[in-house]
Amino acid sequence: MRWEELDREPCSLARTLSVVGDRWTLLVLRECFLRIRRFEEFEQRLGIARHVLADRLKKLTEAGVLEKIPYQERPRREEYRLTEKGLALYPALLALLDWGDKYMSGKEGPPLLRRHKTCGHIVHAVPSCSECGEPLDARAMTVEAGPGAPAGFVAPQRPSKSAVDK
Amino acid sequence: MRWEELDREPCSLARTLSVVGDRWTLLVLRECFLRIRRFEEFEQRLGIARHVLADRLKKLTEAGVLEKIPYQERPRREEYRLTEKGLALYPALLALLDWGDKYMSGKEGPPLLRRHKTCGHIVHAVPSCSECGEPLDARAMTVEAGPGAPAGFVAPQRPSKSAVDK
DNA sequence: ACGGTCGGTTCCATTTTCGAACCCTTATGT
DNA sequence: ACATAAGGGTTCGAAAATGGAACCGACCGT
Repeated sequence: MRWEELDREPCSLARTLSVVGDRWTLLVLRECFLRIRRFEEFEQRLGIARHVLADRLKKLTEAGVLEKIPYQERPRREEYRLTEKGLALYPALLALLDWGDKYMSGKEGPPLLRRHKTCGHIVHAVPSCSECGEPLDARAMTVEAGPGAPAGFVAPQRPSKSAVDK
Repeated sequence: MRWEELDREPCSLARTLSVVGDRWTLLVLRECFLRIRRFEEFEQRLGIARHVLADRLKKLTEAGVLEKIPYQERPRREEYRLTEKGLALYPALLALLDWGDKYMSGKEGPPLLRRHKTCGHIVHAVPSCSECGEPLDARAMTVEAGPGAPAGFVAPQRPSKSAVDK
Protein backbone atom coordinates (compact mmCIF):
# COMPACT_ATOMS: atom_id res chain seq x y z
CA MET A 1 0.00 0.00 0.00
CA ARG A 2 1.32 3.42 -0.92
CA TRP A 3 0.76 6.31 1.43
CA GLU A 4 -0.70 8.45 -1.31
CA GLU A 5 -3.44 5.86 -1.77
CA LEU A 6 -4.37 5.76 1.88
CA ASP A 7 -7.01 8.46 1.57
CA ARG A 8 -8.91 6.38 -0.97
CA GLU A 9 -9.06 3.19 1.09
CA PRO A 10 -12.58 2.21 2.12
CA CYS A 11 -11.63 2.61 5.75
CA SER A 12 -12.22 5.69 7.83
CA LEU A 13 -9.28 4.94 10.05
CA ALA A 14 -6.94 4.73 7.06
CA ARG A 15 -8.37 7.94 5.67
CA THR A 16 -7.88 9.68 8.98
CA LEU A 17 -4.31 8.45 9.14
CA SER A 18 -3.68 9.83 5.66
CA VAL A 19 -4.09 13.24 7.31
CA VAL A 20 -2.81 12.82 10.86
CA GLY A 21 -1.00 9.48 10.82
CA ASP A 22 2.40 11.00 10.77
CA ARG A 23 4.95 11.28 13.53
CA TRP A 24 5.02 15.04 13.61
CA THR A 25 1.50 15.90 12.62
CA LEU A 26 -0.19 15.07 15.90
CA LEU A 27 2.43 16.99 17.84
CA VAL A 28 1.82 19.99 15.59
CA LEU A 29 -1.88 19.64 16.34
CA ARG A 30 -1.20 19.40 20.06
CA GLU A 31 0.45 22.79 19.81
CA CYS A 32 -2.50 24.11 17.84
CA PHE A 33 -4.84 23.12 20.65
CA LEU A 34 -2.48 24.96 23.03
CA ARG A 35 -3.10 28.10 20.94
CA ILE A 36 0.23 28.00 19.16
CA ARG A 37 -0.26 29.49 15.72
CA ARG A 38 3.00 30.77 14.27
CA PHE A 39 5.76 29.08 12.36
CA GLU A 40 8.51 30.13 14.72
CA GLU A 41 6.59 29.06 17.79
CA PHE A 42 5.99 25.60 16.39
CA GLU A 43 9.61 25.31 15.45
CA GLN A 44 10.95 26.36 18.84
CA ARG A 45 8.56 24.29 20.89
CA LEU A 46 8.86 21.13 18.84
CA GLY A 47 12.46 21.19 17.66
CA ILE A 48 11.25 20.11 14.23
CA ALA A 49 13.26 20.73 11.07
CA ARG A 50 11.90 23.83 9.34
CA HIS A 51 11.10 22.24 6.02
CA VAL A 52 9.35 19.33 7.68
CA LEU A 53 7.26 21.81 9.64
CA ALA A 54 6.51 23.78 6.48
CA ASP A 55 5.45 20.58 4.77
CA ARG A 56 3.18 19.47 7.63
CA LEU A 57 1.52 22.85 7.92
CA LYS A 58 0.93 22.90 4.18
CA LYS A 59 -0.59 19.43 4.20
CA LEU A 60 -2.78 20.18 7.19
CA THR A 61 -3.93 23.36 5.49
CA GLU A 62 -4.67 21.52 2.25
CA ALA A 63 -6.59 18.93 4.23
CA GLY A 64 -8.74 21.66 5.76
CA VAL A 65 -7.59 20.98 9.31
CA LEU A 66 -5.80 24.30 9.62
CA GLU A 67 -6.31 27.57 7.83
CA LYS A 68 -3.91 30.40 7.17
CA ILE A 69 -5.17 33.68 8.53
CA PRO A 70 -3.26 36.91 7.92
CA TYR A 71 -2.61 38.73 11.18
CA GLN A 72 -0.77 41.67 9.63
CA GLU A 73 -0.02 43.20 6.24
CA ARG A 74 3.33 44.78 5.31
CA PRO A 75 5.06 42.57 5.86
CA ARG A 76 2.35 40.04 5.28
CA ARG A 77 2.32 37.50 8.10
CA GLU A 78 -0.02 34.60 8.46
CA GLU A 79 -0.84 32.25 11.27
CA TYR A 80 -2.31 28.81 11.31
CA ARG A 81 -5.57 28.17 13.08
CA LEU A 82 -7.64 25.10 13.62
CA THR A 83 -10.75 24.96 11.49
CA GLU A 84 -13.91 23.28 12.70
CA LYS A 85 -12.61 20.11 11.07
CA GLY A 86 -9.41 20.49 13.07
CA LEU A 87 -11.21 21.20 16.32
CA ALA A 88 -13.18 18.01 15.76
CA LEU A 89 -9.97 16.07 16.29
CA TYR A 90 -10.11 16.98 19.96
CA PRO A 91 -11.82 13.76 21.06
CA ALA A 92 -9.15 11.71 19.31
CA LEU A 93 -6.32 13.67 20.90
CA LEU A 94 -8.01 13.37 24.26
CA ALA A 95 -8.38 9.60 23.92
CA LEU A 96 -4.69 9.23 23.07
CA LEU A 97 -3.84 11.51 25.97
CA ASP A 98 -5.89 9.53 28.45
CA TRP A 99 -4.27 6.31 27.28
CA GLY A 100 -0.84 7.85 27.82
CA ASP A 101 -1.85 9.07 31.28
CA LYS A 102 -2.91 5.59 32.25
CA TYR A 103 -0.30 3.40 30.59
CA MET A 104 2.72 5.52 29.83
CA SER A 105 3.14 7.54 33.02
CA GLY A 106 5.84 6.26 35.30
CA LYS A 107 5.16 5.43 38.91
CA GLU A 108 4.98 9.16 39.61
CA GLY A 109 1.79 9.58 37.59
CA PRO A 110 0.70 11.75 34.70
CA PRO A 111 2.35 15.13 34.06
CA LEU A 112 -0.90 17.04 33.77
CA LEU A 113 -4.44 16.52 34.95
CA ARG A 114 -7.68 17.87 33.61
CA ARG A 115 -10.39 19.07 35.92
CA HIS A 116 -13.97 19.30 34.74
CA LYS A 117 -15.36 22.74 35.53
CA THR A 118 -18.89 21.41 35.64
CA CYS A 119 -18.40 18.72 38.27
CA GLY A 120 -15.08 19.76 39.80
CA HIS A 121 -13.43 16.35 39.51
CA ILE A 122 -10.22 15.24 37.88
CA VAL A 123 -11.58 13.40 34.89
CA HIS A 124 -10.81 11.42 31.81
CA ALA A 125 -12.93 10.82 28.74
CA VAL A 126 -15.19 7.82 28.33
CA PRO A 127 -16.60 7.13 24.87
CA SER A 128 -20.37 7.20 25.10
CA CYS A 129 -23.13 6.40 22.68
CA SER A 130 -24.21 9.49 20.77
CA GLU A 131 -27.83 8.28 20.87
CA CYS A 132 -28.46 6.76 24.27
CA GLY A 133 -25.50 8.10 26.23
CA GLU A 134 -24.39 4.73 27.62
CA PRO A 135 -20.64 4.06 27.69
CA LEU A 136 -19.57 2.31 24.50
CA ASP A 137 -17.27 -0.62 24.17
CA ALA A 138 -16.32 -2.74 21.20
CA ARG A 139 -18.54 -5.66 22.13
CA ALA A 140 -21.63 -3.52 22.39
CA MET A 141 -21.65 -2.73 18.70
CA THR A 142 -22.19 -4.49 15.42
CA VAL A 143 -20.77 -3.36 12.11
CA GLU A 144 -22.70 -3.02 8.90
CA ALA A 145 -21.93 -1.74 5.42
CA GLY A 146 -22.50 1.98 5.09
CA PRO A 147 -23.50 4.04 2.06
CA GLY A 148 -19.88 4.48 1.03
CA ALA A 149 -19.07 0.78 1.05
CA PRO A 150 -17.60 -0.51 -2.21
CA ALA A 151 -19.81 -2.90 -4.20
CA GLY A 152 -19.60 -6.38 -2.74
CA PHE A 153 -17.98 -5.10 0.41
CA VAL A 154 -18.62 -7.37 3.33
CA ALA A 155 -18.38 -6.41 6.93
CA PRO A 156 -15.40 -7.85 8.82
CA GLN A 157 -15.52 -11.56 9.57
CA ARG A 158 -16.35 -11.53 13.23
CA PRO A 159 -18.70 -8.59 13.58
CA SER A 160 -20.22 -9.95 16.76
CA LYS A 161 -16.97 -9.51 18.61
CA SER A 162 -15.48 -6.39 17.12
CA ALA A 163 -16.75 -3.07 15.93
CA VAL A 164 -13.61 -1.53 14.54
CA ASP A 165 -14.07 -0.35 11.00
CA LYS A 166 -12.14 -1.77 8.11
CA MET B 1 13.63 16.09 19.41
CA ARG B 2 14.75 12.52 18.75
CA TRP B 3 12.14 9.85 18.42
CA GLU B 4 13.82 7.64 20.98
CA GLU B 5 13.37 10.41 23.55
CA LEU B 6 9.68 10.81 22.89
CA ASP B 7 8.65 8.35 25.57
CA ARG B 8 10.41 10.43 28.21
CA GLU B 9 8.75 13.73 27.35
CA PRO B 10 6.50 15.07 30.08
CA CYS B 11 3.51 14.79 27.78
CA SER B 12 1.12 11.90 27.66
CA LEU B 13 0.35 12.53 24.03
CA ALA B 14 4.02 12.37 23.08
CA ARG B 15 4.44 9.21 25.13
CA THR B 16 1.46 7.62 23.45
CA LEU B 17 2.85 8.55 20.06
CA SER B 18 6.16 6.93 20.96
CA VAL B 19 4.19 3.67 20.88
CA VAL B 20 1.48 4.19 18.26
CA GLY B 21 2.53 7.36 16.44
CA ASP B 22 3.80 5.54 13.44
CA ARG B 23 2.33 5.23 9.99
CA TRP B 24 1.83 1.48 10.11
CA THR B 25 1.27 0.87 13.78
CA LEU B 26 -2.32 2.00 13.99
CA LEU B 27 -3.21 -0.01 10.90
CA VAL B 28 -1.64 -3.06 12.51
CA LEU B 29 -3.75 -2.37 15.58
CA ARG B 30 -6.86 -2.00 13.46
CA GLU B 31 -6.25 -5.52 12.22
CA CYS B 32 -5.72 -6.70 15.79
CA PHE B 33 -9.14 -5.37 16.74
CA LEU B 34 -10.53 -7.27 13.74
CA ARG B 35 -9.11 -10.43 15.32
CA ILE B 36 -6.16 -10.70 12.97
CA ARG B 37 -3.33 -12.36 14.87
CA ARG B 38 -0.81 -13.99 12.54
CA PHE B 39 2.16 -12.62 10.69
CA GLU B 40 0.99 -13.77 7.27
CA GLU B 41 -2.49 -12.40 7.75
CA PHE B 42 -1.19 -8.97 8.67
CA GLU B 43 1.11 -9.02 5.70
CA GLN B 44 -1.55 -10.01 3.19
CA ARG B 45 -4.20 -7.62 4.46
CA LEU B 46 -1.94 -4.61 4.84
CA GLY B 47 0.55 -5.04 2.02
CA ILE B 48 3.29 -4.04 4.44
CA ALA B 49 6.95 -4.96 3.90
CA ARG B 50 7.70 -8.05 5.96
CA HIS B 51 10.57 -6.62 7.97
CA VAL B 52 8.63 -3.47 8.77
CA LEU B 53 5.79 -5.66 10.03
CA ALA B 54 8.23 -7.73 12.08
CA ASP B 55 9.65 -4.55 13.56
CA ARG B 56 6.24 -3.09 14.44
CA LEU B 57 5.03 -6.32 16.01
CA LYS B 58 8.20 -6.52 18.06
CA LYS B 59 7.89 -2.94 19.25
CA LEU B 60 4.22 -3.33 20.10
CA THR B 61 5.05 -6.50 22.00
CA GLU B 62 7.88 -4.81 23.89
CA ALA B 63 5.52 -1.95 24.69
CA GLY B 64 3.05 -4.40 26.19
CA VAL B 65 0.31 -3.61 23.69
CA LEU B 66 0.46 -7.05 22.11
CA GLU B 67 1.64 -10.36 23.47
CA LYS B 68 2.96 -13.39 21.68
CA ILE B 69 0.96 -16.48 22.48
CA PRO B 70 2.04 -19.89 21.17
CA TYR B 71 -0.82 -21.64 19.40
CA GLN B 72 1.13 -24.78 18.50
CA GLU B 73 4.42 -26.49 19.24
CA ARG B 74 6.50 -28.38 16.65
CA PRO B 75 6.83 -26.28 14.73
CA ARG B 76 6.46 -23.56 17.29
CA ARG B 77 4.03 -20.92 16.04
CA GLU B 78 2.98 -17.82 17.85
CA GLU B 79 0.27 -15.30 17.34
CA TYR B 80 -0.07 -11.72 18.47
CA ARG B 81 -2.93 -10.74 20.70
CA LEU B 82 -3.98 -7.49 22.25
CA THR B 83 -3.25 -7.19 25.94
CA GLU B 84 -5.46 -5.20 28.24
CA LYS B 85 -3.20 -2.23 27.52
CA GLY B 86 -3.80 -2.76 23.82
CA LEU B 87 -7.55 -3.14 24.20
CA ALA B 88 -7.54 0.17 26.06
CA LEU B 89 -6.59 1.86 22.80
CA TYR B 90 -10.08 1.17 21.50
CA PRO B 91 -11.49 4.59 22.43
CA ALA B 92 -8.65 6.29 20.57
CA LEU B 93 -9.16 4.20 17.45
CA LEU B 94 -12.86 4.83 17.63
CA ALA B 95 -12.38 8.58 17.90
CA LEU B 96 -10.12 8.60 14.84
CA LEU B 97 -12.62 6.43 13.02
CA ASP B 98 -15.52 8.72 13.80
CA TRP B 99 -13.54 11.69 12.60
CA GLY B 100 -12.80 9.90 9.34
CA ASP B 101 -16.47 8.97 8.94
CA LYS B 102 -17.47 12.58 9.34
CA TYR B 103 -14.75 14.44 7.49
CA MET B 104 -13.02 12.03 5.16
CA SER B 105 -15.94 10.15 3.61
CA GLY B 106 -16.83 11.31 0.15
CA LYS B 107 -20.33 12.39 -0.73
CA GLU B 108 -21.34 8.74 -0.66
CA GLY B 109 -20.85 8.47 3.10
CA PRO B 110 -18.80 6.27 5.40
CA PRO B 111 -17.84 2.73 4.33
CA LEU B 112 -19.02 1.08 7.52
CA LEU B 113 -21.47 1.96 10.24
CA ARG B 114 -21.63 0.81 13.83
CA ARG B 115 -24.92 -0.03 15.43
CA HIS B 116 -25.27 -0.03 19.20
CA LYS B 117 -26.82 -3.28 20.34
CA THR B 118 -28.23 -1.67 23.45
CA CYS B 119 -30.20 1.09 21.80
CA GLY B 120 -30.38 -0.11 18.19
CA HIS B 121 -29.18 3.13 16.64
CA ILE B 122 -26.33 3.87 14.29
CA VAL B 123 -23.98 5.65 16.63
CA HIS B 124 -20.71 7.40 17.05
CA ALA B 125 -18.69 8.00 20.19
CA VAL B 126 -18.94 11.15 22.26
CA PRO B 127 -16.29 11.76 24.91
CA SER B 128 -18.00 12.01 28.27
CA CYS B 129 -16.82 12.89 31.72
CA SER B 130 -15.74 9.82 33.65
CA GLU B 131 -17.18 11.34 36.84
CA CYS B 132 -20.40 13.08 35.96
CA GLY B 133 -21.16 11.62 32.54
CA GLU B 134 -21.70 14.95 30.81
CA PRO B 135 -20.23 15.32 27.30
CA LEU B 136 -16.74 16.78 27.51
CA ASP B 137 -15.27 19.48 25.39
CA ALA B 138 -12.01 21.37 25.60
CA ARG B 139 -13.49 24.51 27.07
CA ALA B 140 -15.15 22.65 29.92
CA MET B 141 -11.83 21.66 31.46
CA THR B 142 -8.92 23.28 33.20
CA VAL B 143 -5.43 21.87 33.27
CA GLU B 144 -3.27 21.50 36.35
CA ALA B 145 0.11 19.96 37.10
CA GLY B 146 -0.12 16.28 37.94
CA PRO B 147 2.05 14.17 40.23
CA GLY B 148 4.40 13.37 37.34
CA ALA B 149 5.01 16.98 36.39
CA PRO B 150 8.70 17.96 36.30
CA ALA B 151 9.84 20.41 38.96
CA GLY B 152 8.89 23.94 37.99
CA PHE B 153 6.53 22.69 35.34
CA VAL B 154 3.78 25.15 34.62
CA ALA B 155 0.52 24.36 32.99
CA PRO B 156 0.11 25.65 29.43
CA GLN B 157 -0.35 29.38 29.06
CA ARG B 158 -4.03 29.63 28.35
CA PRO B 159 -5.56 26.92 30.47
CA SER B 160 -8.94 28.57 30.49
CA LYS B 161 -9.35 28.00 26.79
CA SER B 162 -7.65 24.68 26.21
CA ALA B 163 -7.35 21.45 28.05
CA VAL B 164 -4.97 19.59 25.83
CA ASP B 165 -2.02 18.26 27.75
CA LYS B 166 1.49 19.34 27.05
C1' DA C 1 23.32 50.92 5.40
C1' DC C 2 22.98 47.49 8.87
C1' DG C 3 21.02 44.26 11.65
C1' DG C 4 16.84 41.80 13.07
C1' DT C 5 12.27 39.21 12.50
C1' DC C 6 9.18 36.04 10.26
C1' DG C 7 8.26 32.50 7.20
C1' DG C 8 10.01 30.00 4.34
C1' DT C 9 13.35 27.16 0.61
C1' DT C 10 17.67 24.71 -0.73
C1' DC C 11 21.36 21.49 -0.05
C1' DC C 12 23.46 17.43 1.71
C1' DA C 13 24.21 13.59 4.95
C1' DT C 14 21.82 10.20 7.70
C1' DT C 15 17.71 7.20 8.69
C1' DT C 16 13.68 4.75 7.39
C1' DT C 17 11.07 2.38 4.34
C1' DC C 18 10.16 -0.45 0.30
C1' DG C 19 10.37 -4.62 -2.58
C1' DA C 20 12.29 -8.64 -3.55
C1' DA C 21 15.00 -12.42 -2.46
C1' DC C 22 16.70 -15.59 0.77
C1' DC C 23 16.76 -18.58 5.25
C1' DC C 24 15.35 -21.94 8.88
C1' DT C 25 12.26 -25.24 11.01
C1' DT C 26 8.91 -28.58 10.70
C1' DA C 27 5.33 -31.00 8.00
C1' DT C 28 3.41 -33.52 4.13
C1' DG C 29 3.16 -35.93 -0.42
C1' DT C 30 5.21 -39.51 -3.51
C1' DA D 1 14.75 -40.10 0.47
C1' DC D 2 13.52 -36.10 -1.68
C1' DA D 3 10.89 -32.24 -3.08
C1' DT D 4 7.65 -28.94 -1.72
C1' DA D 5 4.98 -26.03 1.34
C1' DA D 6 3.81 -23.00 5.36
C1' DG D 7 4.99 -19.84 8.97
C1' DG D 8 7.86 -16.42 10.53
C1' DG D 9 11.18 -14.24 9.85
C1' DT D 10 16.30 -11.76 8.02
C1' DT D 11 19.26 -9.67 4.39
C1' DC D 12 20.12 -6.74 0.51
C1' DG D 13 20.14 -2.53 -2.53
C1' DA D 14 17.32 1.34 -4.08
C1' DA D 15 14.03 5.02 -2.96
C1' DA D 16 11.93 8.21 0.21
C1' DA D 17 11.75 10.83 4.51
C1' DT D 18 14.23 13.32 8.03
C1' DG D 19 17.63 16.30 10.42
C1' DG D 20 20.86 20.20 10.38
C1' DA D 21 22.44 24.08 8.69
C1' DA D 22 22.69 27.71 5.43
C1' DC D 23 20.38 30.84 2.49
C1' DC D 24 16.48 34.03 0.77
C1' DG D 25 13.07 37.88 0.59
C1' DA D 26 10.01 41.28 2.46
C1' DC D 27 9.85 44.42 5.71
C1' DC D 28 11.11 46.99 10.05
C1' DG D 29 13.82 50.17 13.36
C1' DT D 30 17.90 53.11 14.02
